[in-house]
Amino acid sequence: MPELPEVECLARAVREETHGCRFTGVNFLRPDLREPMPIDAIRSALVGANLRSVRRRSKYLLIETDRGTAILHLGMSGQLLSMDSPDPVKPHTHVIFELRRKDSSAAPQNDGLTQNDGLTQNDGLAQDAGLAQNDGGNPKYLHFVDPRRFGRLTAVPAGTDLSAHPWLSELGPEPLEITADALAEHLWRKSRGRKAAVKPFIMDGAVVVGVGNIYASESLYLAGIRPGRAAGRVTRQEYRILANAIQTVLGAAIEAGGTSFRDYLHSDGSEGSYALQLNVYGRSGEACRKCLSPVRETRHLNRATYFCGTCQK
DNA sequence: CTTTAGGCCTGACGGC
DNA sequence: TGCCGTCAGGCCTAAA
Repeated sequence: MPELPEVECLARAVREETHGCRFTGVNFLRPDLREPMPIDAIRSALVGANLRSVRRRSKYLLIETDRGTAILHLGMSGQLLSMDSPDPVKPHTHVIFELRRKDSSAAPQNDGLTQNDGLTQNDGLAQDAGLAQNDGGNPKYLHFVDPRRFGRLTAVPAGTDLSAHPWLSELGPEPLEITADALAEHLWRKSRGRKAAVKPFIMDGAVVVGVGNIYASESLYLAGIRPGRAAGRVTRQEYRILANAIQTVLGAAIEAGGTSFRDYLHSDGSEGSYALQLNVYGRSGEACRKCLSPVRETRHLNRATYFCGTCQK
C-alpha cells in the first residue's frame, strides 16, 4: 500500500519515464473512483499539453503541464503502471494516459481520444495507436489500476493556486522538507491539550503529512514512545526524538526505493521486496529486535498498532 | 474546537 | 471444496 515513500519513488520514476513528453490522450474506462472524475477538466489540463513537472504533495502525485495540473491519489490499492499497450492489460484498469515525445509530429487531437462518455473501453486509444505508426513516435501509456477504487483523480487549469485546492489546502507540513527541530516544535505545539493518542495524532494529515499506519508504528518504536500515550502528554524533548525518528524512517524507506513500488514500471506489476526492515509492524508476538520481548498489538481508531511494551514508554 | 464511528471498495485469508 | 465473515487502510463526512 503506497505511503509517502512509495509515492515519492513513484513521482521520481514517472518524472524520468515521461521527461520531454506531452499528453496525447486520456482514456477513461469508468467514470468514477472514490468519486466521479471530472473527465473534461482532466482532458483539458492534459491532452495536447507538454509535461512540465511531476511532483508529490503528501501522498498526492501532481502532474503539471502547460495547460494545468492533474492531481492523483493511489488510495490503498492503486498503481500507475507504464505499459506499451493502449488497451487495459490488468483488471481494474480505470484510466489510461497516452504520452509521446515532444518532437513527435503526430496530430495530437484525435477525436477518438476526446470522447466524453468516459465509458467506451478500447476504440479511442486503439485508433490513436494506429497513428503512432505513421509518425514514428513511440507512445507511452500510463495505466491507473486500482482494484479497491479508493484512489482519486482530478485536474485544475494552469494558474490555479494548488495550495488552495480542497484536497491539498488542509494538509500539514512535509516532514522531510523542514528540519527535525522545526518538525518537533510543530508537533509539540499542535499537540498541546490533545487527549488523542500520539499514534493517530501523527497520522493526522492536518498535523503532518505522509505518516501512514506502517510508518507511524515504526517511528514511535524508534523513538521509544508508546503509541497509546496522549499526544498532549508527550514532552517537547520526546517530540524532538520522534521528529528525528519520522525523518529517519521515511528517509530510509525512500532510499530503499519504497517498499513495494520499486517495480511499478514493470508491466507485470510484480512487487519489489520490502526494502524497509520493519521493526514492529505486522510482527505481533514476535521478538522485539532490541530486547526480545514479544511485540504487542493494539488498535487505535480501528487501525492496527504495533509496539514493544518494554522499549517504548 | 477535538474526537470518533462509519462508509467507501475488493482481494486475500481463515474458519467451518 | 467452497462459502462467508473479517480484515486491510487513506480520506471523507456526519455526529457526538
